[in-house]
Amino acid sequence: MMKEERHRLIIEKLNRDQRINLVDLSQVLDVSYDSIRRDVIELEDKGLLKKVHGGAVVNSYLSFKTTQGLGIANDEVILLTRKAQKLFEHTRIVLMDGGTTNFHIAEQLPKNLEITVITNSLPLALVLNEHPKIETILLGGTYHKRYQITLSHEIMRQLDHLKVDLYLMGCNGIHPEAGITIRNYEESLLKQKMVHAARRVAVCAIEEKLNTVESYKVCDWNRVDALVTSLKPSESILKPFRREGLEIL
Amino acid sequence: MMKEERHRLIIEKLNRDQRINLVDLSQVLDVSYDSIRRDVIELEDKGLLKKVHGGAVVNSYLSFKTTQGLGIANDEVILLTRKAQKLFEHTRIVLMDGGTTNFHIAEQLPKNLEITVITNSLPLALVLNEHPKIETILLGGTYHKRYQITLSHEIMRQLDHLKVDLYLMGCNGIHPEAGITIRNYEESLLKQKMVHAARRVAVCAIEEKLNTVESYKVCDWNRVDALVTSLKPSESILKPFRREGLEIL
DNA sequence: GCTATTTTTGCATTATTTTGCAAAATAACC
DNA sequence: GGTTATTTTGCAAAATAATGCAAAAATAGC
Repeated sequence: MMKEERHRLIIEKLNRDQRINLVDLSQVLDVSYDSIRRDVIELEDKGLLKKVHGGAVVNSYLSFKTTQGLGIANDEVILLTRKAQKLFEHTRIVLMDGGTTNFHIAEQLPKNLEITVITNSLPLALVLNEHPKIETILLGGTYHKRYQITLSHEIMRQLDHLKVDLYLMGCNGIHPEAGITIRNYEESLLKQKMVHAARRVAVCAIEEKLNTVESYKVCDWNRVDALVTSLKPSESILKPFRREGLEIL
Repeated sequence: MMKEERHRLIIEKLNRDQRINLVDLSQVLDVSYDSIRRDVIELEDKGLLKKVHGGAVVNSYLSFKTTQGLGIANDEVILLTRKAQKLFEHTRIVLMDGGTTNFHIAEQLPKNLEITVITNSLPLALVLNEHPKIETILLGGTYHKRYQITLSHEIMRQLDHLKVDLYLMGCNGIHPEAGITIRNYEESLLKQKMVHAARRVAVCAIEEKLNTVESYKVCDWNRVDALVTSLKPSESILKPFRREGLEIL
């Protein structure tokens, strides 16, 4: 039996049973325990399952409430959020603005993480209800119903006196030459302020945003420290983004 | 049975029953007491439950949302919200703070009403999504997970320079002599500022709050212009509240 | 077709994790 | 205070994981 065929069968069984056992699998598929184990390692690298002692479980085994608010996170977003967790190491105060990607990253944060999150996104603030140890600070201002964020000049001024460890920026357009762009003018100004207020800036984006350009520019790549996508950093589509000082996850 | 599978079952049972007993669990899942105990310790580390002597209970914040939410308006509240609509006549800018009563009043506002609502309540801001002509301004600050409102000194200062047509105050205690009282100190200060910032102040309360007193005082009746309840203004229970300058609806 | 190279596989060995048990310490209960 | 239940701790057995290695299989190049 070929490797790819096994992989397919493993994923199928996993989706049926929510979990698999390596010993059983090696008997059913009639290959050695080691082969199955290596299969599972490969599948985990692809983000298709989670390996545990004795077997493997589906990816979102212990993440329940993923369905509320801004819709269900698909496999791509799950993969991205998992990578994004690394950004929170050695970090105390994080600035996060709106967008579904940031929402899902916040949703998937470890329940016992002790940080302060500053945000202008209402859904994001609400989802952090589920994280008892995260202190949430909501930026005030005019509430934008469509994007469910607040915007105000007041905030822009307050950000002048703020310094945070990390800014997780949501955005619409990501382009090697054009930099980070967005659809709303007011928001672009706010994001510029947020970039200024942060020691590190990370952009998290799904694949479809790569190589797109929107109307209003936020900043160039020299202001960004990390780019997080669901792709492998070595993928050719990411090649144009590689440059000094930008970490690609 | 694998560890992760037990973890899932434990969480599932916990969400059903709100609490679990370690001895029962070890029998149901057919593993030793020690294993269950270690499972529960791990789950607590992840912040997914709270360990107590002999078992575990759901994490307080996690349970809050499911059990309490902001609920559905019952008949009494519907009656109250209908009366409260009258307050919005000849009014352009309204200050509304948290609480279920205010939430339901906002929810029931006419869809074509053109006003500006200033609030520190996240659920209230979100429910106004359904009112296209209402402009919402959200007050920023530290987000209080339990009450789902923001609190901050910054806001207190900003309120000094603000003048609104109407302040719809939510509260816990309503008493003819003790005045308006509330459970949280910080919130009481904020409410005092809001009273100052308003040309008119209205208190909306369900019957069970009448004649109760809480820890922190907001203001006396001389600062309040209208009291809205679900009762008829002529009801005897409302008699002690009648006074010069207070309209009872 | 044949050889060289790479990939895959199975096995043995050595770590690591998980599990259940029992004794001692601690907390709850009457 | 005494009793019971629960938690903690250390430990050893069992299960599983990781690693290195060599044989087998697949692939590519000629």
